Amino acid sequence: MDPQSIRPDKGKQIMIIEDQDSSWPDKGKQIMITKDSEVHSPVSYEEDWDTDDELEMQFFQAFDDQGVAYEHDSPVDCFDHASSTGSSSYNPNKVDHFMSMGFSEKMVVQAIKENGEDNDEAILNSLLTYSVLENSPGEDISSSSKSKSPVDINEDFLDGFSDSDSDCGDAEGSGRNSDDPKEKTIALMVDMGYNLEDVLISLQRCGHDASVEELADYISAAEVAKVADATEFPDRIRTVQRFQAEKKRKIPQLSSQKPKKRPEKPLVRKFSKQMVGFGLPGCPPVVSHRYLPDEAVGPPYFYYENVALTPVGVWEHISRFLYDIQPEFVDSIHFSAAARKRGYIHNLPIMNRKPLLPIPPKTIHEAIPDTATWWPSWDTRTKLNCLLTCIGSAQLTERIRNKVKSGHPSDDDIKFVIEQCKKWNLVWVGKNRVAVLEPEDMEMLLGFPKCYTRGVSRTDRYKALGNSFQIDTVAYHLSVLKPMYPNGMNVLSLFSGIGGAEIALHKLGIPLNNVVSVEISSVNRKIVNQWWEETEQKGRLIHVADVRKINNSTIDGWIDELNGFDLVIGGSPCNNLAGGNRRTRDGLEGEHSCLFYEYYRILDYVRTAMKRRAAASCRFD
DNA sequence: TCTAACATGACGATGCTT
DNA sequence: AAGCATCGTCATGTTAGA
Repeated sequence: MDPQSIRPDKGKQIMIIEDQDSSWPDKGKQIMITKDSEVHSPVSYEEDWDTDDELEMQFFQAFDDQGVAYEHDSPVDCFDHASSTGSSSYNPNKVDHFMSMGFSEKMVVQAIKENGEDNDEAILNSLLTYSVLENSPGEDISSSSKSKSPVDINEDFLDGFSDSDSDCGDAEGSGRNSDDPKEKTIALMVDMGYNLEDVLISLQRCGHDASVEELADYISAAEVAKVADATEFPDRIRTVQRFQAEKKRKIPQLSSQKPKKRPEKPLVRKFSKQMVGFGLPGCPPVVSHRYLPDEAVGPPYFYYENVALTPVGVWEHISRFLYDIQPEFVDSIHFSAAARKRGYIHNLPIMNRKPLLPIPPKTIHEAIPDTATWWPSWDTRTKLNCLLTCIGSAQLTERIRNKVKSGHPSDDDIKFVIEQCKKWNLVWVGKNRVAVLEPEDMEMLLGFPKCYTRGVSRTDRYKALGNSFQIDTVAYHLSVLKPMYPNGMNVLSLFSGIGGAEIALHKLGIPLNNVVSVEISSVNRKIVNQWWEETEQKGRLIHVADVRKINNSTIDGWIDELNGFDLVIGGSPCNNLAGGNRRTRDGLEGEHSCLFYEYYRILDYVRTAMKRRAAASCRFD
């Protein structure tokens, strides 16, 4: 494929990753790399795809059925509870509410003091900011409002940053005072919900110096192995072998022409009618265990997203590239007042997920209360349809007004109005008057902070938001990372858009240590950049414009400089997959949607490179 | 007055659910 | 078999700024 033909703004020279031999910018700076460079194509791939045997995850099946006991928590019981002592001068319920989200009483009182008791959103934003500051040694909550240059802040932070996950015994909520790292690790993992016996066995197998992350992976792997019975296990081996063999075959296709069409497997899209994925907050899990091929187990974790309703065969194809992992199809209607049917392929643990708090409104009237006054009884909608990138026309709303202004619309008129309202997500904003959603409404429905996209054109806001994650949905899936990475994460965010992944992690209270954000739209990069500064992030943000310019040496450079990635996350363009596209719904080989292969290419190289690095490190030791 | 950015409105097919 | 939803594209018109 011709790289220049892929992007709509071809011809424009935007931001391109800098030359390979140039040094990485200093720690603590927000890096906007704008230097032009040559297109590194075709991308060279490693010849040897064999995984390192030493690093293959060893499964064991020594657990009995009581070995792992995961209970699904109620939505209210989110994260670690700090002891609730109440506050002398503020509403105890309010203080408890925010403490139940895992913030300390000191933080909560400070946040209420700064914002007043009534502004929950502002309080929450302050608390999240404090959480970031708290990860920066020497920072005092009370000084959070003082503006500090990004450079200073980040240098402070990175100087004090420990790259040892074993240090996470200091994590909030663990409540242990032992100085023994092993005991700290055990205590933390038990706090995380792991069975003590599992933790002890995993320590024995992984070594007493193993990090929490390694132990968690080991237990997850054991869990997989435990469930695999004698008849299914050979199938799993065959699946992995097939994938490895197929991978060797298919890679050359990426650097030449379009991948060859092969007969697809039978439908993998076994989503329930309700699209609840592996389970919803407050409900018993639909799926409590699943198989992951050895190659897909463990960090760096990955999370891939795209529209659920693709042309037939697309998800089967995507799944085959992403380690044969079955997609999890979820409609965000269960997290929000608006639908958003999406498929997610990831290798995250699926037990002990926690929803973001506060739980967002789930009906139109709760989400946009002003509309209730004007809502006619014959419009029975309680939920909105998917938030798209474009909006209904003013002519249409005027036409609707004319049809209903008499007060007694005919059945045909009602049918027309309902049809159009559903199609364009129109809401009643005045007497006999409908209107499109405001960008602020969309931000709220998608879980973004209010006015998050303010500052760019209205059209760009709709487009950016229509292309974004639903934060509560994604955060629910990512929430399992919170106890695993108390010291923060390094994130490779591909097709970042307006930073939905970053917002989700931030809202979960997971510090963002280093974020490489790859996004072609300068408008979107600007939005993420503004948020990064406004929330006083302590980590490093690296912007890259074009995902196709990232080659293996670029990735190696990041892995060396940033000490690897913990998460590779992104949703590749859906333009050629989405049902709304009447002209170029060409599937995964479409002009934009073919960038999925870039996600796969980069993810696979990151995982391979990090395994190689870990193996080298082991040999060195 | 010119240009670029922005806004508007017309344009069905596909595939799942009922 | 009918109903329904769908991270969209593009030509053209309008507006803002130099």
